[in-house]
Amino acid sequence: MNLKTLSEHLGLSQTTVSRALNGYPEVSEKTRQRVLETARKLNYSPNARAKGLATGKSMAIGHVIARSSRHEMVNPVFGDYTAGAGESYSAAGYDMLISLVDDDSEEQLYRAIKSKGNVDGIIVHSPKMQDTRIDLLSSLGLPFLSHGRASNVTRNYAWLDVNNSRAFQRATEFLLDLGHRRIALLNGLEFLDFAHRRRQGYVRALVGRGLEPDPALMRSDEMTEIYGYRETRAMLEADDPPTAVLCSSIISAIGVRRALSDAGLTMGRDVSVITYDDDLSYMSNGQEVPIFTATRSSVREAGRLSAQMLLDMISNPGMPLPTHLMEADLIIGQSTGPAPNRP
Amino acid sequence: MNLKTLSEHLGLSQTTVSRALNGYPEVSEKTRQRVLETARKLNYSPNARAKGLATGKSMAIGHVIARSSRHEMVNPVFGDYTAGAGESYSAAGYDMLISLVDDDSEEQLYRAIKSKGNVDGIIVHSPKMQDTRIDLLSSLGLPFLSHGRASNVTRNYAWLDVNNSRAFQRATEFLLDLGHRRIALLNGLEFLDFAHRRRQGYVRALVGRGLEPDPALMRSDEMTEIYGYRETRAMLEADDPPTAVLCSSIISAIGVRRALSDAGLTMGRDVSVITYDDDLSYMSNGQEVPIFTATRSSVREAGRLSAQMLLDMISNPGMPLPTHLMEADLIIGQSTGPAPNRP
DNA sequence: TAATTCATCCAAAGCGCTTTGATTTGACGT
DNA sequence: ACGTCAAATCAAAGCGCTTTGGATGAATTA
Repeated sequence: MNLKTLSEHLGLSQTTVSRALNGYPEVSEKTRQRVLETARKLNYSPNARAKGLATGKSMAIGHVIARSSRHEMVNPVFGDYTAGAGESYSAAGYDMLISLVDDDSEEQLYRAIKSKGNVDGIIVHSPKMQDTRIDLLSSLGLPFLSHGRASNVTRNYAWLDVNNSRAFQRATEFLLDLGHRRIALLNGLEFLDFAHRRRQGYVRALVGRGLEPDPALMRSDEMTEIYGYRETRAMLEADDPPTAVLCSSIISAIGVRRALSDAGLTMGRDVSVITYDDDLSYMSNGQEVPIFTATRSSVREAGRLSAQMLLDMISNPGMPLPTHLMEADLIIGQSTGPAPNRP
Repeated sequence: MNLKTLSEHLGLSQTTVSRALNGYPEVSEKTRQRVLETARKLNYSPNARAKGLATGKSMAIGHVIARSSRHEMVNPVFGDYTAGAGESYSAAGYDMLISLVDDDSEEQLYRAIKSKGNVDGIIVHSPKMQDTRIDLLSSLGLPFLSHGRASNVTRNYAWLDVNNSRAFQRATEFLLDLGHRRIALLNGLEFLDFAHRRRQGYVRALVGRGLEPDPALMRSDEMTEIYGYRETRAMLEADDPPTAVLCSSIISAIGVRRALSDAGLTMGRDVSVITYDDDLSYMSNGQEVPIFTATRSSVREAGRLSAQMLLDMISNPGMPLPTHLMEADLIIGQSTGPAPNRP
């Protein structure tokens, strides 16, 4: 069923039918109703490719997932972020187009995306500190929004981010207030901007209290469960172990908890733990009382918001580039307590 | 940069340039090289919409994520499955188009997808026992493959599934062999086909040993961490608590472990646990020795395979509909041991 | 030399839609 | 009765590509 046969059915021209369907005023209300009804009856919906070709829009937003050979992990946050973004998209009649790409051919992909024209905009994920994609996309003139900032990029661009440094500074200060002095940081990969900022916040809090950050207590890797386990275990076995751990992901925090439990230690009494909590739907941090004391910010909400911002950019091209900084809540759970007195 | 300007640059017709780019033989090798080179130099890549309109293909596969108002959870498996499928797609030059939809308007969406024509095929996720989507899609004539079977659907359709009943039967028998008689089942939502089959396997094993399944030990819900915690805790507090738990997801198994630990019980000694393990990249089940004894099947591999199967269907439309049953490995970890002697 | 083949290349139609620039129709004022 | 104007409709061009059905020479054959 296409426009031509539909309009023949109706005894109208394609022009009129098209206008009736798209809500133009130059068509009488009576015929509009008639068109809408038969369109529904015949299960007509316009061919997206043809429509896109004619209008120059494709009603889809691209998400590029860079896959490096070294880092095989799928970001556990991906699902919730996608669900959030998808809500905004589907409300606006947009689809989400995902392409996987090896990270060495990423630049080429963006150029291709631009000229293939199958998306109207792009979300940039997990920016690095100096992320070349931002300059590239700016120069391509394809609307984009970055989920996370890139510290060393000076030009203007649209972004949505969480105040990661503030969150980690507050969390660290909270532990310091509880008397902790040996505070470990289990960070994500620090060439990623968010991890860099978290570390900054952590260091700032320590230095603010006259403490020297100890490299032996600062770890950085992909935020898996195993990572939390392995590094916690290693630090507990070393000299002068930490009395508190600041962790970049609830997934890793679960590994931390396992390591503590294996070592016969009680979380919240012997060792305190604070984790960043993305509020993942399948991994909610306890019920009434949170398990982990945490800096919490919903990544699903971030998805919803960032998608909406990008859609707004696309529909109002003249506007200044939007930015949005979300603050993470510091929520108190059962995993923190006063620093134990060392023997 | 479009075909027209490119061909003007080259002093050739659009026909010849198009043929050169698409590898047709009616063009001399010399001009083909010249075309390819200038195309690269000028960063030309064909407009996907126009190409799609001309060829009738869109080089994209649709994934429909049904969102019900009741079940807010994002399937934690989604990311890894997507990554696997994405590998197959990107190798074949396909994109993945995701649309979120309220599950009450799902049927309408499939019709729209068909006539909008922006995908060449569809992956059906999480089929229910009697899944109407399969009949609908068959009648629409849009190639599709179901990730998971639908028990009560009799017609032929393409699917890839894990032998869930076999996996859970084996796991249950393994526990029975260890002397366990009170074995709890923490299942997923049982209107979903995979969960139904798992339960079948569990029941079959019990009945095979002359045991009566106890409804008090069989739970079913979304497979969150909290779910594992809550139900384990409840069962431990009830009369005649289980000595073993069979769990449908490693996420929930972590909740089970937490509940055991809260109750002062040791996993693997006081209570045994077996979990289904999707081999999620951020949640690998231990290193050398697995934490949990598990029935393991990689969902990422399932994604890769199912995408490949669908692509094959699309390129060879005549072939019989492919099906593939993956067997889960039963891997022994530290979470199982002989049934304790009750006081 | 003329006829035939073959390798290259090209003009134009067509994919299904939107949109521009008419054209038709009917109501209205004079 | 006639011209005017707004409302309603339409024909055709154009979006950027593929593909059909030639056209053009050069090389080969008779």
